[in-house]
Amino acid sequence: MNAVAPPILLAGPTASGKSALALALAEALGGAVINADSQQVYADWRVLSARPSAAEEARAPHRLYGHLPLDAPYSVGRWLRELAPVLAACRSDGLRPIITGGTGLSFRALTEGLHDIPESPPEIRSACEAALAREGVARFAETLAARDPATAAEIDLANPARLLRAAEVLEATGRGLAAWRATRPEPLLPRNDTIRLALRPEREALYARCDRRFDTMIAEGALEEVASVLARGLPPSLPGMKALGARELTAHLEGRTSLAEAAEAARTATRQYAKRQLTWIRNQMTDWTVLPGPDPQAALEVIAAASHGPRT
RNA sequence: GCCCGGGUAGCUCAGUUGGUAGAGCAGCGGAUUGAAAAUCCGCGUGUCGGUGGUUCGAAUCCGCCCCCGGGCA
Repeated sequence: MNAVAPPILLAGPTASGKSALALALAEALGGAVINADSQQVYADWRVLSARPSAAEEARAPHRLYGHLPLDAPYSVGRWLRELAPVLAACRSDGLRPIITGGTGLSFRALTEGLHDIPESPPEIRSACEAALAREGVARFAETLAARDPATAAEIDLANPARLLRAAEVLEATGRGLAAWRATRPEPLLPRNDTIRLALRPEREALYARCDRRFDTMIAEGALEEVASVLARGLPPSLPGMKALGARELTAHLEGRTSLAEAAEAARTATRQYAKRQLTWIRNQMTDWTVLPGPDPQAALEVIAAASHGPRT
């Protein structure tokens, strides 16, 4: 029997060259490059999210890139729901999925499953945000712990993002997050049905690439891109407004900093993000095959070996 | 040349009446299951410009020297 070639998951920090590698793999293997990045889904961020160019997209099928307006709500859950039909289509079209991105959480949710919690209405989220802003983290956490001790015991009570999520789920569904998480979810793509590659470049070289990457973005019109987004007057709390450099370039466009200061701050933010990604890869992706660099030949060898031998 | 002001962590700066120093940022380590390019937690990394003196004890007081601003000539 001819087993279906397993989908390839390609993770790596920002500016590690993973997009180019994914494209090379897609060309070599007859695959489709599928986005697993939270910012590259937005149409408005071509430069700032370093999305593949039209020329690159012409070389192999690309999915889930730049297909959403900036004010679209987005989340790991939405990504998985979008991904399911994409994977099904790849299967029927004989395209090998090459899922690439820098978001560790997305890959974890993909291979470990995500609980089927209904989306919370935006009113509930904003009400929770208002309550948190009003009460402060400590009191908000106390309130949550009183209403939902099981969840409070599981989450980081000093982390406002976690508190908001817990409160929002409780409010919207009447069940605590811990209760929702009690059952084991079915993964869309079980880990053992995939080939998992993680780029883990050397730190100094990666930081240098981060710095260069931002300078290239400026040269390619990042400032103009941010200016046209600003003109739309979107709330900065939208997930799509979190692209690295957006806040810093906004500060410059609003006259609060020089361009040089904004660029330096954006480069720093990019390096800090790359560092967090390296931390995730190092400590969370322990069963992934580590690649030191985006060399297609080396990656293809790993894939060939994994595709034939027993998969673990 | 003279008069001010300054020289303390990688950077910007605190430092009480003398008891060998601490914040923010940067950096490093970690967490991470629907905002994740988000969010949070932990860690101080130092010839206190140099040198001589006073003192039990000097970043702190005194002398001299060096460096950086500003002003006057």
